[in-house]
Amino acid sequence: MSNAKVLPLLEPDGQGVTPCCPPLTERPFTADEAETAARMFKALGDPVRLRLFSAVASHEGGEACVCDISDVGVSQPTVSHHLKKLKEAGLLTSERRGTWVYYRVEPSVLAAMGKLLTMAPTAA
Amino acid sequence: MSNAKVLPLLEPDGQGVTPCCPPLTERPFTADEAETAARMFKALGDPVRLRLFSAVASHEGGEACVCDISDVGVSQPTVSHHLKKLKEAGLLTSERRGTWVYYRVEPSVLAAMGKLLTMAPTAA
DNA sequence: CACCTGTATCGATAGACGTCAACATAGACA
DNA sequence: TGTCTATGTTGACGTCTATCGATACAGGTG
Repeated sequence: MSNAKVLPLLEPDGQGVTPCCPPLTERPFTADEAETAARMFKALGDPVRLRLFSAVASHEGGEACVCDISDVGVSQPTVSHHLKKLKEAGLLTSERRGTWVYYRVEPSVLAAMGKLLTMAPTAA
Repeated sequence: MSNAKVLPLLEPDGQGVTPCCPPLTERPFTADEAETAARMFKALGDPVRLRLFSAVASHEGGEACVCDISDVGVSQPTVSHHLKKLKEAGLLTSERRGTWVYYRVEPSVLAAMGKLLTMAPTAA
């Protein structure tokens, strides 16, 4: 339940985060960069996880209780399993507050992923 | 080798394309939206595919011959397999020119994926 | 035509993954 | 303490997938 090691794809640098990789269009990814970035994409590559992630991301305050988002057509253990995967991928963090566990999306992670898909500024 | 049915995630609309889904943060994805968008993320969720895609995307003109990008540490059949997957996901198109086959990235697809990861414009 | 190079397909195999039922754990409350 | 609800973990099962060697196909060149 701890968030000790999260955001494996971004390194905090004081006033923001440094993305793991350049835009996909800037230069060919190295093996390491690809390994790192692929983890993120892979985490979002399952429909159930994508729905869970979207549910959290679009929820008020960028966070949601599991009970608020678990209506995605699979069993409760499966929901828990997918939330764990999203957490391991650095896309979500979690925190227990009393009876409920809240998952939160890190906006900077979203932004970094968006930049990955940006066209390189080639004299636009 | 035909590109008859490509870009399953975007619908051409004359002067551009209409993305399949709203930004992840706008509202919870429906099951159908998640199914569609997850296919894209899944395609990029493999390190080898990500390297191939990045190699094509960053290559001059947004296109590259297989021979230019196949040095990613796996066998030739595996490269071919992954390129096919990327094509099926609508991320690449291919065209044979003489002896060689060229793969090309559709810029609009990249842009659409980027928008998926955009923060909803909440009175920014 | 025969031959060579570049790319795709086939068939097999090992490992990863999504899913569930059963069980475990954490906190609230009586 | 016991019980109830919310969530996580375990173990098993079937399916998907990444990978390879062998082979097929396409196009150029002689």
